Amino acid sequence: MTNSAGKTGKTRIQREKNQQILEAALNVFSQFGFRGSTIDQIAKEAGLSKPNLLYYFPSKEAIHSELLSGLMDSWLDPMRELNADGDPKEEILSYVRRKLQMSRDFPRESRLFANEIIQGAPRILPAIEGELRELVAEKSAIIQGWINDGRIARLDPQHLLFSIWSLTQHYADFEVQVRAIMPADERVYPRAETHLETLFTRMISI
Amino acid sequence: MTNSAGKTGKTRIQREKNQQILEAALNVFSQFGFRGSTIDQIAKEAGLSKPNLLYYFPSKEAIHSELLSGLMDSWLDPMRELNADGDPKEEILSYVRRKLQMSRDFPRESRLFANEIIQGAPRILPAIEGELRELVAEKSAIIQGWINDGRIARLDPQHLLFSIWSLTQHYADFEVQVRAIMPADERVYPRAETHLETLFTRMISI
DNA sequence: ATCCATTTTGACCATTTGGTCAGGATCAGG
DNA sequence: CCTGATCCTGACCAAATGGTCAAAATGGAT
Repeated sequence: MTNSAGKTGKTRIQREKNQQILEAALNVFSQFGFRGSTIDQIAKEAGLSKPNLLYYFPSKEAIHSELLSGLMDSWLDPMRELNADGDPKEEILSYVRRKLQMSRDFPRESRLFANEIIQGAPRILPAIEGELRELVAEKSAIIQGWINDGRIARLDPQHLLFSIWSLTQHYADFEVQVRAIMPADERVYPRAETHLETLFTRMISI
Repeated sequence: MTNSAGKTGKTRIQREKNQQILEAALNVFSQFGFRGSTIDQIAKEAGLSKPNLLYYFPSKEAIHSELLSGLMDSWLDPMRELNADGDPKEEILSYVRRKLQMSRDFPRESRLFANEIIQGAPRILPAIEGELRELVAEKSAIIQGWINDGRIARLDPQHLLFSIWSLTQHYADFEVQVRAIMPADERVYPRAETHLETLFTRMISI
């Protein structure tokens, strides 16, 4: 995860501690949500005293918002790559694979977002209504174009995108449930990938 | 939502207040999670003083756990109805429709579960590893049977079930996001239903 | 080794939070 | 309309929480 934040600061110590704090905050916030998390908890997880942590960030709010905004960009990257000029099937399947990889490699980040959105997205609604909405409009148009050209089957482009998010993020957000149901030794992600490839292939094939 | 809880208690007032409290707690817990919610907040939402609320429930924990356990059963009902003797396609699509209806009619309940699971399911892991796991095993076997009989296309039954949960619950859990992206006047659920019918029809058709 | 900026800490504070309790208000049956 | 059971409240408490501050400790360039 490109942590655009946490790299700021001029001194060595500033960079290190900043990083530690954001890492710890990600652990805590992604599990308990903003209101359910405490500064003490984050400080402890980061190996700092509370006043020391507050030397680097002015408030709990500031840490959370730094995390979220630092994340917003890289979160949308997989969708940005969806290319109108590529092969429709390969474009869509690649997007699904990239998104599933993110769930596998950055589940905490996924849960941070999930928490935020379940709580009504108080801090990122503007970004959703702006940036994301626009991106969805753009990519939906591309997909609609493929449909009109008869290159993939008829479907609702917006809901197709929702489905991609839903299916891939599920493996991160509901990780505990998935693991509790699957046999303990089973490697979840390889099967998930095969499953989703099958699903979307059948969905878009003419 | 069958609120098996909240109907207990002998006096009229007990039944009423119990109901009010659980209703209010559902609002609060589903939005902020267990740790992010406060008794005061629930009491206020229920129109009671805090000590008065604590007259009916001994602790915050008790309210939460009553809500969750009261919900667990009705939450699994749609899956229980999946019947080995029915028509495979109709059985699966009916399940999807029932589940989507639940998202539409009981989004708070869905978010309550989502919150709980994201947080590592500390209070319901036993139920997941027991009841739910067993139910999944049973229904997976049915689906595998249909595959073996050549009545639906080859697929991973467990991941098919995950996909059904994921896709339907998404509309409740990420409601804010969906609404922020869709045109304001658009009726989300009718299109969602059509979309999911299409998706699962293509997925299972031979 | 010195010196200034950076970093860290303990002590502190106001508010919030989960929860208790004794006594007063209200209800429902006789 | 009396009475015991049920219900409700204000006052209270200890712990947790978000945050401040002055002073001590440390880092690093010279």
